[in-house]
Amino acid sequence: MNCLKKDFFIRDVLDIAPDLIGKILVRRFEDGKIKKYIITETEAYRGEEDLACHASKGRTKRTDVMYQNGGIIYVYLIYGMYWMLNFVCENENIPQAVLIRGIKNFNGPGKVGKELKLNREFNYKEIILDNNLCIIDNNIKVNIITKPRVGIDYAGKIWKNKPWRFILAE
DNA sequence: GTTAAGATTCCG
DNA sequence: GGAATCTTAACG
Repeated sequence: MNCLKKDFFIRDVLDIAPDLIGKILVRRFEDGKIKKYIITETEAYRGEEDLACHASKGRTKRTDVMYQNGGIIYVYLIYGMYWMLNFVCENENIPQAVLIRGIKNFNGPGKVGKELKLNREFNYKEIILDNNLCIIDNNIKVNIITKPRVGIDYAGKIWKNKPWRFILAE
C-alpha cells in the first residue's frame, strides 16, 4: 500500500492541510478489519504565534507532541467526550498540526474520532499501518474550498478570520 | 487540593 | 441557549 511517507509531513502545515483533502484515511481496527475514508475537511494550526493553536500557550505536557518531528499522530480529548484526530507537521520544535475535521459520511471532528474509535494510545504514534492508521495518496486532484476556522472564538479576529479550513468541493 | 475552560455535539 | 463529561493548567 502506498501510504504517505514521513516526508509528506515535514512541510508547512498550510501546504499539507489542502493536500490531504480527497486522500484516503485508512484505519485498521482491533479485530483486524480495515476501513477506508475519504478526507473531506481539514484545519491548519500553525505555531505558537497562532492564538488558535494549543501551542500558543507554550510547550506543555499537552502540546509537547506538536513540537516533535512531523509524521506522527496527535490525539486529545476535548470537552470530556470527543477525541480529535491531528497529524503533526514540520520539523522538531516547530509546533504545527492538521486537524481532521471531516471524513466522508462523518462530518465534524467529534464524529470522526468516534467512528475511528480513537484513544490516547495513538498520541505520538507514527502514521503507518503497523500503528493501525495511515493515509493513501490516490493522486486524484480535487477542488478545494477555504473558509475561516471553527470553534476558536477565543483566538481573536486576526486568527479567527484566517482561511485555514479546507473543504472538499462537491 | 481545587477550579476553570476547552480545535464539540446533541437536544430543547 | 445549555448540558454532558474529563483532562490539563493555573492557581493556592
